[in-house]
Amino acid sequence: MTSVWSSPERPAYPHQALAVVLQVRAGRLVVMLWRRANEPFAGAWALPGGPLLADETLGASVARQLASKVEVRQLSHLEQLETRSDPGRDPRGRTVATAYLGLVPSHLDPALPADTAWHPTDALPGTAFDHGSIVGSALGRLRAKLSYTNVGFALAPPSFSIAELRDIYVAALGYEVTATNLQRVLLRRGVLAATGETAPPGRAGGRPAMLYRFAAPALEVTDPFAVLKPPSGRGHAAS
Amino acid sequence: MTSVWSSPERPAYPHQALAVVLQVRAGRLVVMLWRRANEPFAGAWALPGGPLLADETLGASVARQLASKVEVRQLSHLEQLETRSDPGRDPRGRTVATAYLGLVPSHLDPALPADTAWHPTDALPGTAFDHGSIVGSALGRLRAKLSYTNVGFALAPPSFSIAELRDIYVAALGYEVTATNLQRVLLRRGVLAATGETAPPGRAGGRPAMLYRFAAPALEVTDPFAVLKPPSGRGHAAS
DNA sequence: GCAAAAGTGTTACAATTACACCCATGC
DNA sequence: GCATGGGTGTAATTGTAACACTTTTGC
Repeated sequence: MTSVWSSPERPAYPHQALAVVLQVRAGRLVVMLWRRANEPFAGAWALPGGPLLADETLGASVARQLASKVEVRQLSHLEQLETRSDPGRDPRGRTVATAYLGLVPSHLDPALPADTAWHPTDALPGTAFDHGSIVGSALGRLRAKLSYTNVGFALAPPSFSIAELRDIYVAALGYEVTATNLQRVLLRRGVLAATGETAPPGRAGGRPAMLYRFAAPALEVTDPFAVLKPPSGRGHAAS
Repeated sequence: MTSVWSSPERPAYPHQALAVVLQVRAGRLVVMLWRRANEPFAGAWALPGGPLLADETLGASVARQLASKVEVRQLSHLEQLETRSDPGRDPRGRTVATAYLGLVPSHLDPALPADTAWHPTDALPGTAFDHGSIVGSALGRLRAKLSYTNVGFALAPPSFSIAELRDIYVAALGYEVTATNLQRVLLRRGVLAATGETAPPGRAGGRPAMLYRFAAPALEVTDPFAVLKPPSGRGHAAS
């Protein structure tokens, strides 16, 4: 076989890179969507994204597409999610789309184009194509990883009190988490480190909160095996 | 925009579906590879796969490609892994490839074409393209899912003793697991169910083994939150 | 009876949740 | 001082690893 380029046996397809960019704002988990002006799905909200160009990887493509929405420097994490290939997913013709999950720390407020806005993930507007279900996949991925990795670093500001971090986790997970237990779990695993600084109390008083930061600036798996762990190599201590 | 088909702004690419088909045979985790006859990578071993056709999904494409290697009915599980898009991954020209993880139960021995064979995952031969690293991703995915889902069903025969299941887990995980603990964990979670049958002991004697089966025939998440579980809704019982 | 293999009982350990209590600050 | 918010101590619970022991068979 001399060429891999398009032929009846090897058709080619435009490929899109899509981004599900999530952030916690005002205690809610929100997703970045832009409003389509044209058909199909005119007026519906869609994920940012666009065509994969000839000499870029999908990761680079997503970053490039997002550059028109947010500064890429503001993205604290980007990972591949999944690839959608339903021939009917775009009524104009076949496209294949690979979705990425992007996270923005809660202290940033990127300027967005006029047609782009944040939407709460628990009350999505009408979405174009299969983008609503892609957002659902992204939420599942984020929630799972909050439990066994340190992804929280990507949603949190550089320095924070446990109460602030708790609010972020509650918004992202969608259920209550107590500050006490969150602190224990993350400190025990070495995911958090104290900065030595404290935050001044609010106008109602109260003890000043210690400030923490995430110990590692990139994704790590902190709880690799929930069960069926490798053997410890020693018996438990005899009495 | 009137067309999404190929244009300088919307280039199109041949898209491949690849399969990492894993099975436990003779106590080892093996992967199905075929030997390339032609350049590039002539003589190297590659993952089964081929072009995505015009009106099929990636999942259907993988199943179709695999049909020439194994009966698709023998695949007990198939899930999407990841998509590789490095422009240089194929020296002949750009292709995008989406890899799937496929599992075959250990009691089946599909007839394979002459150029296709099983290879132990802990001693891979020289592989073509980025296929070696894709196999690595697949192993990571399988090992993680053995811990928090019931994927084991896809590697095991319909009915088995705990000792047989233990051998499968050991081969797949790459470290020792005791039959006792495996049984406890899986029974507690309701992943296993007793069939009521027993297996006759070997020629050396021994107590007959009870036979079990997996309670659900499809993938389920059995341990969704290792930590940061949702609140129980009640305090612990007061004395 | 003895060896072999399977399964159960029990203990030890680890991690986490829940909750009471103490600490530090503003007013 | 007192309310408020933050943090620590501690008990209860759960789940799992480790290992001894019993059960059931072939020879």
